[in-house]
Amino acid sequence: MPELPEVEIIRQSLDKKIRKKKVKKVIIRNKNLRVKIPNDFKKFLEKKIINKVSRFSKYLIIYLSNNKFCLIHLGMSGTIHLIDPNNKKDFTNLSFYNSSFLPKKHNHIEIIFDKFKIIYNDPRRFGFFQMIKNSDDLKRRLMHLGPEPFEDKFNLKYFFKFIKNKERTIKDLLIDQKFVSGIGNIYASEILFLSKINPQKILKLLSEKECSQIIRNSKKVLLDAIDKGGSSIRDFKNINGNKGGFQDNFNVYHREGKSCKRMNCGGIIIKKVITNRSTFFCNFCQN
DNA sequence: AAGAGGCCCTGATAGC
DNA sequence: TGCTATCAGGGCCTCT
Repeated sequence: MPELPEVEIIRQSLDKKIRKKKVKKVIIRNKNLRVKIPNDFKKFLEKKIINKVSRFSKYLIIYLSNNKFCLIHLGMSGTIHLIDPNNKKDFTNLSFYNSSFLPKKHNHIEIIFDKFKIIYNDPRRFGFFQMIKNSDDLKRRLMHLGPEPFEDKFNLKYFFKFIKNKERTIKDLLIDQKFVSGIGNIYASEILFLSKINPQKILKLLSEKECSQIIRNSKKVLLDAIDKGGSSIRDFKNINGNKGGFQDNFNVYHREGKSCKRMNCGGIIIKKVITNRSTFFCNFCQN
């Protein structure tokens, strides 16, 4: 499910809910995730107070009161559910569902607080929960990731270093987390549409102007998506109050065969597999 | 050494 | 209706 905007939406609501709260109990229902949940994970979290819920790229970082961290990645299908019998009003975004909508299968972890609990569900098991023992380890763990699009470091000079003499396509580079982190398959297509660049364009052929466009639109698309509460493609049917999904704003993603939304363009949206991922673009204004 | 491709896993949907 | 094939928002590993 989640690219940077979706993870940020989850972070915001999770932080609001569990900050300064004490973990009462942890139940491991199924330890098989991308990284197997270690035996001492229960002990790692129990009795600790959550200082805050932070995020880098698509990773959630839970700061614990003992200066350790819990690093969470949702993979493709990880979701976090709030079960709070006393407060139905909290079920207002992507990550939180009324308890009656909680899937019966694939619950992996339950984290129980005093008055509510959260459940991690992940059918495809590409997500993970990891214990990080100090900030140096955290830094090391995330070291391989490039800057987020919002950072000053993500500028023209940085961009040029990655495209010089390179034969890869721009689409492939945009979803490469070592280059820039947080952009996934949906937003890569959307960013290139706004930039009027064909996703198959070879890196070494990109002009300075085109690179600037991509830098600017990377920020724009992700910020707009956060503003709209993220995107949910395969819309989970029974989410309360999940309006304003960014999926309604998609210009190209999942719009194969439809007409281009750009004023007076007249082009048709094409779907093409680029390095094993579906990519969408206009056959007219993105050439 | 860059870049393509496969693999981890389950479920929803498309197509016959 | 019921089967099978394909595809899914991520990331990592291997092979050439």
